Amino acid sequence: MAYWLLKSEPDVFGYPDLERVQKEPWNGVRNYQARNHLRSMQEGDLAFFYHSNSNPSGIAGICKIARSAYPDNLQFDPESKYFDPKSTSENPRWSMVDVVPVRALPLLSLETLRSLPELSDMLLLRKGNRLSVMPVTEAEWKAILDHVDSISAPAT
DNA sequence: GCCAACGTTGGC
DNA sequence: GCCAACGTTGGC
Repeated sequence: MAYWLLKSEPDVFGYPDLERVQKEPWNGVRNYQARNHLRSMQEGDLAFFYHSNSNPSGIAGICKIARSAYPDNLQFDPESKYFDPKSTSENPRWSMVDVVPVRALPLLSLETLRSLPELSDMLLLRKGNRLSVMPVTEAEWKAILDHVDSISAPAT
């Protein structure tokens, strides 16, 4: 099983929205690197749900990949801003996965994440990173959840 | 709203 | 295949 991180702007679609709808097709990804990560996902993989362009930005929850990659419907919709006239149904250019909520987390801000030494090499925290879908290592995943445990149940 | 850091496009 | 111009992302 692999771990991932998905970015979304909470003004558009935040973690609470995922809890409300219970299942969401992760469409609209139009970057090849991000798409390739989507295509690498397997059902059952877990992902951090990251709020970008927010105040503060950070990890807001955990979601699960409920369906592995299949063609993104919006690429064929001329009315959509994600329409891609160069994509064909025989050879769809863009993919999406379905995600379902797992649990909300107390918002882990970028500042908090940067303060954890275990995350010093995390892709998300690297300068200039703009990827909206990226892998998370098992060590990073555990370090973040350990931190969540430490703030929700302080050591006695 | 600014702007740095990318990614994409298209002329050549 | 280079690279300038342009568009987008996302923190601040």
